[in-house]
Amino acid sequence: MTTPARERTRHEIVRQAMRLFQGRGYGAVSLQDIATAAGCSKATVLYHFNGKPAVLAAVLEPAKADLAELVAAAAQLERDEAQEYTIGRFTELSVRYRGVIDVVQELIPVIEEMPEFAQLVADGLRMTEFLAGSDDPLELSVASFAINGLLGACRRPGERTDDEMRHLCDVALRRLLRPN
Amino acid sequence: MTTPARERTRHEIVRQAMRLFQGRGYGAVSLQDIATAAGCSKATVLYHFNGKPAVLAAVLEPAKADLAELVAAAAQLERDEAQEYTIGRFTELSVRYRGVIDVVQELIPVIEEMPEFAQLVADGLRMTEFLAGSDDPLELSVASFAINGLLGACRRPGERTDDEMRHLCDVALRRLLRPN
DNA sequence: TTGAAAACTGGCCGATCGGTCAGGCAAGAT
DNA sequence: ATCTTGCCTGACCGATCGGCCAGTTTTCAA
Repeated sequence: MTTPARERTRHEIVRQAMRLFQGRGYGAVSLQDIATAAGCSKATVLYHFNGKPAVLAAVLEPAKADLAELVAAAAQLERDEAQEYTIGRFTELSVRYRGVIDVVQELIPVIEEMPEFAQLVADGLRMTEFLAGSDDPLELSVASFAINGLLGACRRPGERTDDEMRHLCDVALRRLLRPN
Repeated sequence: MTTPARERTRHEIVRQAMRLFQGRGYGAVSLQDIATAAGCSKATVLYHFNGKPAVLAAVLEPAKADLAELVAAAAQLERDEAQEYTIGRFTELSVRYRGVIDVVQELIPVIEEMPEFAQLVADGLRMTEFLAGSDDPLELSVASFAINGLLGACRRPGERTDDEMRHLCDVALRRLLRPN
């Protein structure tokens, strides 16, 4: 029992699209680039995905699901525990999805205009509130600052190992959000 | 004595280009967009500037000059004073050039490929070292983290006043780089 | 073995991109 | 009045973009 051709091709397209988006950014990658990298034709990409944004949605899907899970779990905790939980879990997800996150970074203005990503944007906002651990506007800004710093640190994947990434995220988030 | 037409047009093109780059990003803004906003034709833009990257260079020029000045001044200080000086001055420049910085954020991968921006990239690296205040790779990463966070905070110019920006940068940079 | 459904593709479309070029037009010098 | 110089433009170019469609190849159940 081998994987159906449908799933195999779809998966390869998503895999290559992620790799290319990560290296050059969504806008700078054409459907032809994705098709060539995936070993099929541009028409095949459009056969499996209803347009370029649909490819992006597929690339972002796993991270979006895990982020939703994070937010749902944090919502059931008290404020301090929610902050602590979010710091640790966000660090872990950042490492796991460092490539995907690099894509999101560049796309924040674009994504906010696409209704199919409304859930992702809303969850990102909720996570910011959990990270801030307070309603103070300054702390909310600092939390947003932290997210941006972390997104930037995910770039250039070859530059840092996963362990170094984890350590950096942990140190930076704690310094910013849990100052002594 | 009115400004010569040459300078007036050039200045307006740069002004509108900055505004558009800031809102939509370099790649998503066409020469036609800039020309329309500046009230001239696309050919006029290309008459004054030798291609689209030259427009970008003109937009980035003032910030590039001030960054070079910052680095030169910090280079003459002891390590601790250099870090302190860089924190304060970088905060100030971030507020002054928040629009320009927003443009740079998206362009880091692109700019590094353009030789005309080598100086800007090199100065940015030097500033990272001053911010880190140490040769420890972790602190260098934290400094880079801080810069990314700050660049992200410059986005959405209408969302924060200059004073709020200044305060946020100061708090965040100190928490990250001068932890107690 | 066969036939229908699924997977896939080459070729084409209109739009838009950055960039070029020949020439129009206003202004100051002669 | 004429000429030169600098500023500006419409028209056009080749390339490339996302997307579409008619038709071919592959797959697989009956």
